[in-house]
Amino acid sequence: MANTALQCESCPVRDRAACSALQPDERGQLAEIGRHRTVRRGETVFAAGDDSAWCATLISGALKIASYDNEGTERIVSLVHPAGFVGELFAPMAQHDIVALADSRLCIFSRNQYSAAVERFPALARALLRRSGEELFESRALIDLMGRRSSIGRVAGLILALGRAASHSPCDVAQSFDLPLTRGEMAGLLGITIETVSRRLTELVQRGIIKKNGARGLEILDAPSLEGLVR
Amino acid sequence: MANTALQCESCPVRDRAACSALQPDERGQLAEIGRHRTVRRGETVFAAGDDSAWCATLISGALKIASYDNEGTERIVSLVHPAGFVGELFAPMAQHDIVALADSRLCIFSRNQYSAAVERFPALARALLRRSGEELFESRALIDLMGRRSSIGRVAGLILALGRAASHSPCDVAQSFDLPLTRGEMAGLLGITIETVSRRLTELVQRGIIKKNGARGLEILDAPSLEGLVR
DNA sequence: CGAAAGGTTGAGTTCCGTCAAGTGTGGTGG
DNA sequence: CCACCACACTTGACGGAACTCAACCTTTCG
Repeated sequence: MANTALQCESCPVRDRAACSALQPDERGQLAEIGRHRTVRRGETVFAAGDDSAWCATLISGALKIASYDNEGTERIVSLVHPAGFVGELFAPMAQHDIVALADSRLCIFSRNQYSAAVERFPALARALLRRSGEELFESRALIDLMGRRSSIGRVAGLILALGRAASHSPCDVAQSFDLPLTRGEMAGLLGITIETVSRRLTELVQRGIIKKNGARGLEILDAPSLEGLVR
Repeated sequence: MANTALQCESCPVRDRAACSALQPDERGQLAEIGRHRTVRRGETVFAAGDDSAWCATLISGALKIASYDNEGTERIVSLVHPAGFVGELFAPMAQHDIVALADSRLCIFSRNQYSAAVERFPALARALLRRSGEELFESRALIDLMGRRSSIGRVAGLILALGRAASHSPCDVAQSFDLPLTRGEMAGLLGITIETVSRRLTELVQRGIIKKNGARGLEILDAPSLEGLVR
């Protein structure tokens, strides 16, 4: 774990993260209580059961929020993209593990100090409220995906969601991108097995709807068909 | 739809809803822009595609937030209990239908006026942030439930969740309560079919874990077994 | 270069969805 | 008050989709 002081001026999410709602001097005050932290893929940022003394904004990379049942099966409840906020401001302890999907940079704060900033800066509370609403929306989109009966629909929906996350505007889907998830993580997200994910992906390839470039690279050849499988 | 002026003093959720964070005079100002509305079971409170000009706090009863695929299959993404808040403050239009599961009373506000109140009263923003966090938590609990491979685990988990909602403290589970959901709604929530829900319920009865009192009444005989099926 | 992790493919089995018939149950009107 | 109807729920038989187990292949990294 590496800590360095904040440099908001050059921050890639400076006008999308919650802190972007603040006035320059307010953001300066927030910057004083925050630190940068870098984590490697696979590293746990916060662990379930921790006293949740920290919270953070993701600057770059990607995170997963997950829990593990007693057989060790991973169940992912959310993905976090840059400008996303993680950590509980109200609950006494973290409910889920938060793990880096890729090498990532975060801006971390002590929960108490951040809470105090939320009290002091109403604009920060409103910005977090907005983010929280977006997270809830994402969360419901995932529920919608998992509610599908067919595995092909789930996989197709996930590809579209990941494509949307890869493009910078949330409306359109990147045509070619790298999957940020292993097959196991895709399975954990969709509530199916690794083997089924693999089989449905090869089915989509055989039907000419997608193309694989190596294990992680993916190209969408026929977006309308993909949409058709989801609805 | 019946509209009446607000009477916060006698409101059953006056110290749990978002507005409870306000000072008396602030709450008075909020009360002036709100109206009561009653809805019957099955009635749609807000419809998907609406311009989302309204938001509301649920006073009594219960709501579901759902969408419907092109075959008409219902997919429920959330249940709303008293003191819950519904409506989008930021998104331009409603994404889901919001339907009454039981006869319900709401306290409704114009979105614009409520937004203005959120700007004016920072405590309201923080209270909504807290609620939003709780909704997110519920939402993730549902994802966790839906991620289970076995239908028996899903049904068991749902019974425990409904039992927790029926008892007034969120920690312990009511031993005997009425299911607020039809089999079809339980199926829509869990991503399985009506028939499977029915079969798993009778299985639980045969194993002596629960007891049915009429179609809706339910008694938990062996809570530890139920917990065991979930984990 | 070799090991380990991640990914694919196949065969067999189980579980759930589908279709269909039948049994309550609550509400309305004769 | 009871008959009837609509709706919700249950149960059964069957087929197919997904899981399990196992072997094999590919990519990555020390």
